[in-house]
Amino acid sequence: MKEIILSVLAKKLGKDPSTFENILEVPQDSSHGDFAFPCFLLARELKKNPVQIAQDLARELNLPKEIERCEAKGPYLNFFINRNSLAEKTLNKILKEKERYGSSTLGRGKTVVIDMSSPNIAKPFGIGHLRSTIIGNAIVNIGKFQGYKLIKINYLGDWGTPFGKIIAAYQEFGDPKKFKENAINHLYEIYVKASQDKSFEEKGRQMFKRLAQGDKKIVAIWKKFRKESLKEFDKIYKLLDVSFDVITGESEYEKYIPAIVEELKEKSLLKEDQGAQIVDLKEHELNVALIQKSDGTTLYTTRDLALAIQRYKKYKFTTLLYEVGSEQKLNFQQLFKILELMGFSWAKDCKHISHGLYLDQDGKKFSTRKGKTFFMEEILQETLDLAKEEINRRGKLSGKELNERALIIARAAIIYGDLKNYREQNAVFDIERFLSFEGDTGPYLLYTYARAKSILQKAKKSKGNKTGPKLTDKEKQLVIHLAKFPEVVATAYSSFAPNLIANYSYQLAQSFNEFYHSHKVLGSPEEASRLQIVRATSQVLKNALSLLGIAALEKM
RNA sequence: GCGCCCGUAGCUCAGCCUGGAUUAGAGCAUCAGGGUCCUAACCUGAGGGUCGUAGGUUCAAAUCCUAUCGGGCGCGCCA
Repeated sequence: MKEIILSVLAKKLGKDPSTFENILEVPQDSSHGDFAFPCFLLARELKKNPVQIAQDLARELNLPKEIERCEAKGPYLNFFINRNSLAEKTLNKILKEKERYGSSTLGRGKTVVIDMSSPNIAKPFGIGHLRSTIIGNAIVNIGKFQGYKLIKINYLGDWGTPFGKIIAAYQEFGDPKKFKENAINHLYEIYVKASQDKSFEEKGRQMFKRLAQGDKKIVAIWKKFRKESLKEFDKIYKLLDVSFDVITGESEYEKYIPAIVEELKEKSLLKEDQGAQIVDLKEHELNVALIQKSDGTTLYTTRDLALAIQRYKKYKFTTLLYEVGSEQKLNFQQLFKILELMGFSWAKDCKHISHGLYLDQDGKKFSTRKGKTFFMEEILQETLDLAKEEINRRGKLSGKELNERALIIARAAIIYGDLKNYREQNAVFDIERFLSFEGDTGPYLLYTYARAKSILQKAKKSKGNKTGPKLTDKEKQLVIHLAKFPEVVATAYSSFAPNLIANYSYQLAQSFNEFYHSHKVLGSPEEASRLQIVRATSQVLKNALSLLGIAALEKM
């Protein structure tokens, strides 16, 4: 639609259609038309009054059949599109393309590797990792829909001094019985305890050194911690319905470290400073990056270097994404800069997709070290129970069906609750909001979908393919919204902003619910055309939800 | 101290990249309505905002620029 108007304008004014692409806008008030063209820029160019220009254009433009009319209103030229033509075109496209509606082949032949979720073993699955998991998963879905090949990697934090500390603490006040009951909770408990005792700083370093040197006994304990942690994480991934192509960890890149250190030395990037090896990035305004500690053990940056290089070797990616919290921004800038200094041309294809933090009610960061954190598993479980309660308040359901439906509802609440926010924004973690099923929430979207499906179910054989004689305002609004979906998907991927799809879905659902309340579908004279609208809306809503990682429910 | 991010209704947030038309949008909360009718996890209406503050650019600023105040995060042996 937009293209048509652009080309009409371009033809008349003797310019390229793209000239006006960012100028043409959609008025907030639909009485001002479906598209509006402000004439201010032309005013300067033509040295004429914008009001006059709008009037002239309104008179002189040759309109194709898709445009019903255009009229000048002040300095604006307002276009009213032919509703029937719009509906026909959009609805046919949706019903033809079905679950592919909104997709594209933009990314064909391109491989994108994404590092996401990445929880630390032996620690509770924190809220930051939840964000990384949910946002990363949505970006993957959207990317695939755009034709990219996506590889999801869960890179566990399973190496480094903190784990030395936890092992040391476990040896001192660990309780095998408690460990067996709930490994992560127990390890977390002793970790917090150890963190309050300064002597564990040194003990942890010593212990990590032994681990790194391959001390059999210590390695066995570490392996046990890792295995139990993964088991716990799997529960959460299952709840969220997220899976990975590769699950690996920092420990697996340890073996590449000596070569990296050597390479940095060869390229004269390494400097000794206070007994440690660093890369000085001050001239790039990125401070300095620590590569090797004075005790000879290495740090995350070193392992990240090895990791990136190995990944490029293996996947020859077009883009490498890291979905990690914003507090690590500097680290990634340093990482990418060092890769660039090492001469890797693909360094420019690495990107940190940062997300803001969830803060507590006082606006402070949650810290596992200070024992201040939420246990995601508990919160997810609570959401699940609440979903069951809500279902049973409306009608009896039990067994497998209840569990499955509750799971999808809880998942929708959690995923949508996160994705509706702008990624980079810090947000106050509000448990009430997480557990809410009404208003601007995931369950609202599911409910809308179920309602639409219910109509379609009852309509059965109504096969009419005609669009009605004339769309009402609400119908037109809905159809215009449906037509926008492909553009929203494209922008959501190019700016890695799943919230655009979340916001779109919500607006679509709202628009549909307004339509639902004011238009009778079944049994009305316009039944055939309205059914088409319902069918198309449910399809687009389903597509949008699936991009977010939310399954649609036929019944609710 | 330096760097990055953020300040929009009582609360939680969209909108800002790519500046536009009189009434700056949602949700929650508050108040008032809606079921003999396709699922009321819904819909309709009301109250509530100097878009942190001050300048600047522009015909036009929540949106761009600068300053300032407030909050968050980061800044070598943690990840």
